[in-house]
Amino acid sequence: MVYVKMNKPTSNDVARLAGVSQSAVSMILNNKPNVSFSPETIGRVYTAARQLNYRTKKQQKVPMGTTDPFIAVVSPTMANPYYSTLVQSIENEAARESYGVLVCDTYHDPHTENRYLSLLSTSALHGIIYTFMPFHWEKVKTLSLSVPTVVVGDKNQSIDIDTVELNSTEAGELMARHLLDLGHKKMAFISTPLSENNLPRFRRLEGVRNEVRSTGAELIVREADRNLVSDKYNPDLEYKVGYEFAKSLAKDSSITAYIGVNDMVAYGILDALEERNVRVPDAASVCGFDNIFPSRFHRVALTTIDAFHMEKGRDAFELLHRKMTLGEQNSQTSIFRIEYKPTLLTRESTGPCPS
DNA sequence: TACCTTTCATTTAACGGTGG
DNA sequence: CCACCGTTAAATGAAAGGTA
Repeated sequence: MVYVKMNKPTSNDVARLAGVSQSAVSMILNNKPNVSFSPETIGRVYTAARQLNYRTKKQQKVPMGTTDPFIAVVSPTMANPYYSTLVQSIENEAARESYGVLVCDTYHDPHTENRYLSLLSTSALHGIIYTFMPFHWEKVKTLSLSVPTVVVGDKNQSIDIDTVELNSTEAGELMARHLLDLGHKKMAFISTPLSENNLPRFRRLEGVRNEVRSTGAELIVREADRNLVSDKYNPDLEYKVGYEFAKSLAKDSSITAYIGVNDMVAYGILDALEERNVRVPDAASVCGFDNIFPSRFHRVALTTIDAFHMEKGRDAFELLHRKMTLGEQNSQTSIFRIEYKPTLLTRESTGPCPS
């Protein structure tokens, strides 16, 4: 009679599966800064640990309440419905497959992001979805070797991670084309800080510029000061940026169209214009990006670019789920990209240029 | 239960291969 | 040669198991 004992996995089992020594496993899983290991090795160890359901001693001491696996979603802010809606759609999909979801809000702050990235290096975690382009790209890439990873972001060729993306340049072009077709000759683009770290904002402006350039139209760009954003916990920052800039720009009645870098900024613009007695869309048109859910409400009725929240969330989780269940066999070699074509949603906030 | 044994985990120090 | 990556070996701890 042969007994197949279902022994609890030991660090030795992990070591054998990962093809390294036992002490290496211990050092890697306990984040020892002592010796250095290549990201590939670290990845193999984490993957092996996850496959065997191995827990380090510290993890054994604080057992997780449930045996359900969970994933993390890293998001820059929950104040903007774009992200909260996206996170919810991911949660819905995850729940369908019995995955728990842990949401990490970075407040657009590199330090907060870094703290979370450090927390997330644990073999107990089954996957990570970023709803934006993280600051600490190198760290994210390293982490992606040990944990399945998907990024919901902007088109970026240099990335070698699975992505779900929307072409922001195209979105900007689409929006500008819409306004030009309506006969607008002078328009303003209002944005929160445009940095290399926030590609979508940059690309939206770029798209607008591309389209305006060949025509005789004039484009005024207003960008919030980066220092102004130091108050990172301010939830209505985007709204305020739109509000303040539009309030001063409204003195110039020759500006007949305003583009907010996203819907939240556009809301601020709408309020400022109303305060200045500039009627929308008769005297000026306003539009945004993302199509967050309040934008369809009757009193707002904002013309915007659809961001496909539900679809992106669904696809992001599906990609992740595929990697998680497939194991690592193919995950290293194949990179998936899902791209959505931006779609213009014309509502009541835009109209023909007044004569 | 009290005591001893075994097993596994963690940590440190020192060693060795390898590629620029 | 040196920096990097990983190993071996050994000591210490901590928990689990066995037994009277």
